[in-house]
Amino acid sequence: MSLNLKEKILYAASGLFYSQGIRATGVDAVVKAANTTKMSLYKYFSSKDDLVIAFLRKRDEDFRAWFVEQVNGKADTPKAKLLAIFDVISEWMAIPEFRGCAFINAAAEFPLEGNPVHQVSAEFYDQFRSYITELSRQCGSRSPESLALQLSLLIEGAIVSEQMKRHSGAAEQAKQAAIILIEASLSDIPCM
Amino acid sequence: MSLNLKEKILYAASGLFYSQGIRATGVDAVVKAANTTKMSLYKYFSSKDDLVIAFLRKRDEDFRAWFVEQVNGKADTPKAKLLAIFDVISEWMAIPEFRGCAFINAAAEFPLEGNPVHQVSAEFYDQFRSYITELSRQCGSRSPESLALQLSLLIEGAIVSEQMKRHSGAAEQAKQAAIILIEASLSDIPCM
DNA sequence: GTTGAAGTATACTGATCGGTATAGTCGCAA
DNA sequence: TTGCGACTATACCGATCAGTATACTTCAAC
Repeated sequence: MSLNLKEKILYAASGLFYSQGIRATGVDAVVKAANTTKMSLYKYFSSKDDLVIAFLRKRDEDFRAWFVEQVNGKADTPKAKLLAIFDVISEWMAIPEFRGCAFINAAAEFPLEGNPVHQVSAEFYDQFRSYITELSRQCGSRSPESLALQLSLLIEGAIVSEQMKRHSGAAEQAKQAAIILIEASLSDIPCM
Repeated sequence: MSLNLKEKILYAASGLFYSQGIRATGVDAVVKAANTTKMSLYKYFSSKDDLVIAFLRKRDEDFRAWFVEQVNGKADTPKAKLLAIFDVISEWMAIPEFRGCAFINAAAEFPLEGNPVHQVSAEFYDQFRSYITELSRQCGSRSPESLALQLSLLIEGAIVSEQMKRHSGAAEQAKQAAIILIEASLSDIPCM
């Protein structure tokens, strides 16, 4: 817990950016939350944009590590891991601080595709999808890319749905759908 | 096309709010785009918040009407309509002005559930889901609510995915997944 | 021909935005 | 003891934010 000042600022910024939104959070609010001054903030981050990018990169790193660890702790086989993903998502959604996906939110706040914030957000989902694709491949899907994209649509949809309205059972339904899609993708003959 | 001043302001605001984001769009920019003055804007809208709510309500009304019309133009039976939804979404995503779902974006910009903007956005998806539920019921789904929720997760996921990265085939995969989920929900014995 | 409503033009308010300048405090190392 | 880098304190900058006050034009109804 011994954070240096730069980490303390980033930690404070992360909390505010995620819970209130990026544009809604002023530099002064970050400074106050980190118990420091603007001068120090601008010593470590050249601009607010720079701080935002740092927030997203760290969130990317932390979230993916946490997520994979959670999944691995719940399941051993690739197929079980694919399903465990939905349990992890479900538990994540249940925490009161849940405010949707930081990357989806950031992309919504900075809609232009060329924007650096938008790009960093897009990278997260690229890597997240790669993770699911690899699991799909390992468990013998006929088309790992298709299955992975389909499952990631369910996940993103569930996150957004839960963000719009809490406790609507999105994660559970996403898992039920995932079970069907996984089985369909594993059998040689499509189930329809 | 003969818009009165209030409609002109709302039209200009809608374009800017959707393409650039709500917080990123100042009142002055709306005024300039509508070729009017602040005084007139504040005659018809008591505050920027009021204008934002009006934007979302009109978008709700217009989009749902347009969407249902598009679906009805593509299919006759309830089952065909469920699938046509994904074609409409796909075509919508292809237009260059596409910037994701205005309601998802608004909810991301105003993350607190109690916020009026957030609430209006949530209402849209409630009604959208009701529409899908009704179609699911009409085509004999064993559990219309479940199927509708699952399909809406695919739709929301596809929209978000396309917003993050254009032309990644999200809509097509969503439709493929939908076909499987619909068949599974129509058969008496789950296909797994 | 007058009145009144609709809309324009423009200057303004106070607050907040991101970012900077200057001076001072603090602890540690040579 | 001196010097130095990390950090603080505070006041400031110009720009922009949402919102208002005042005066003016335009035009149609009576």
